[in-house]
Amino acid sequence: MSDGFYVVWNGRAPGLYASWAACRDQVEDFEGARYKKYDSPELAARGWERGPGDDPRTASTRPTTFPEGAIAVDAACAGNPGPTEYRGVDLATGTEVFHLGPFHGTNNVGEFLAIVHGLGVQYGKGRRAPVYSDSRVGIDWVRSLRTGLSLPRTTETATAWSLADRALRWLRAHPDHAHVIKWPTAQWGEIPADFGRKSSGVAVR
RNA sequence: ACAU
DNA sequence: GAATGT
Ligand SMILES: [Mn+2]
Ligand SMILES: [Mn+2]
Repeated sequence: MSDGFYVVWNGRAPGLYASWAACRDQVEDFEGARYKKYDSPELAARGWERGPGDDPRTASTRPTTFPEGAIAVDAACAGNPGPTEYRGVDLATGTEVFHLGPFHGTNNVGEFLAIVHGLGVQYGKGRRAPVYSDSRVGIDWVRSLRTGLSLPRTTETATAWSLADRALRWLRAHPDHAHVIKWPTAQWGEIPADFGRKSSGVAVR
C-alpha cells in the first residue's frame, strides 16, 4: 500500500520509498537515520536532491510570480463541523487582505466563503486578477451557483447559512466576477493563505 | 476516486 | 482515525 512517498537520506539503503513499511525497514534501529514523508513523488524527488532539512511547504514547483493582484484564500476549522475562519492573502506580498470568523461552520462552507469574499475584493478593484483556492468543493459551489452545505439550519448555524446564502446572491448578481483557479497543492506545496495547523507528516521515529 |  | 463534499 502506498501510504506516502518517503525519502531516506541516511539509512541502510538511502533512496526513495513508496510506503512506510519499506521506509521503516531502512531506518528502524538505524543510528542517525534521516528520512521524511512527502505527499507526492515530485516533492519527494526534489526533497532527495535538497537533502535532510528540506521543507516541502516552501520547496515546490510553485511559480515565482503570479498575475498582478492575484489573491490566495484558505479556510480552517477546529473540528468539522466546528469554529470556522477564512482569509485571503496577496500572492505577491503575502499580505493578509481579509480574515473573518470564527463562526460555527464546516471546512467547505469556509472555503466557499473565502473564495467569494476574494472575488468581491477583486470586483471592487476592477475584477481582473484571479483568486486561487485549494478546495475542489468550494470551487465547484462557486461554479454551480449552488452549495451542498449539509448543516441543519439552526440558531447555531445561522451565521454560516446566512453568509452562504448572501454569497450565492452576490455570485448570481455578479456573473462577470474574476476567475477562480485551483491551487495544485501536491505540486506547489501549501497555499500561502494556509493557516499552518497541519501535522508535520515527518516520521520522527 | 478526487479535493479539503 | 473522523468529518465535509462532488
Ligand atoms: Mn484549504
Ligand atoms: Mn489550509
